[in-house]
Amino acid sequence: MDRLTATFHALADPTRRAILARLSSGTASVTELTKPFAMSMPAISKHLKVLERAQLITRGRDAQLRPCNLEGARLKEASDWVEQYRHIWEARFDRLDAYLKEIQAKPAAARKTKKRKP
Amino acid sequence: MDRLTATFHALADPTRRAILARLSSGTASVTELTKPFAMSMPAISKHLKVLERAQLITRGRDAQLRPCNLEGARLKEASDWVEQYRHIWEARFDRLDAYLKEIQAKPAAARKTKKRKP
DNA sequence: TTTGTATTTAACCAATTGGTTCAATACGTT
DNA sequence: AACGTATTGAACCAATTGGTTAAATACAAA
Repeated sequence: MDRLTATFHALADPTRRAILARLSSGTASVTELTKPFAMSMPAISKHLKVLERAQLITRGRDAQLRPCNLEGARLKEASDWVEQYRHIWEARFDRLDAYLKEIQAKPAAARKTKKRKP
Repeated sequence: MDRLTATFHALADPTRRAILARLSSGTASVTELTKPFAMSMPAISKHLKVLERAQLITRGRDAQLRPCNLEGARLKEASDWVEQYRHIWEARFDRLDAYLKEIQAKPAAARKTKKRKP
């Protein structure tokens, strides 16, 4: 599985996104991460493994605890990929903008030339 | 499935991402979209259904053709979500920047106060 | 009306997912 | 050494995924 696929796959789950949200305010143990969810600890452990495989988090050691940390690199890659398409979601406004400029600049008669098959 | 989950799930596949890339340069039929892939048309049709359910594409009608169009709205949502974490992938440089400023501003002796348990 | 082209649906398959429970491991404390 | 806490692993399950092939549908052209 390539990196972008692994990243998007890891992000395609609300539990995992909530875990990342929690980690954005600092390190947390598996137990801490489990608390907000109506879910067993092994279930969270599996989600963490997915996030770790995708390199969205790293894990340390502190006695029995396995503290999790958010990593930015893969999020940046995802951001860069999506940004490629920025012109797509801005195009709508570009076209609207162009239209507004057009009706402001030209008199009504001039605009009639736009009709199809005149 | 919530919208962000549907979006990221749809993006978590290289074939579907390639389809979006193709559509970013304009409308295409299912047959056109199938050509670049070593994959049957029904397989592509399924991918398109996933993309359509996620509202990443819309589809029209032109005789027997079902032309596909890229839609920006959900990509923007994904972008907005990821941008929340921008400070995470920029933090590394922030800290490096802070460190560089520090060693530039302070003499070596002053920095020694940073030692643990002095 | 037949034929050809574009696309979807149906039925199937192996692999993966997201959850469970119970057992095993790892470590600190008593 | 025994106990308690934190975490992972193993075995299991139902649902979903990503692909296949073959059949059905929709429309245009002859």
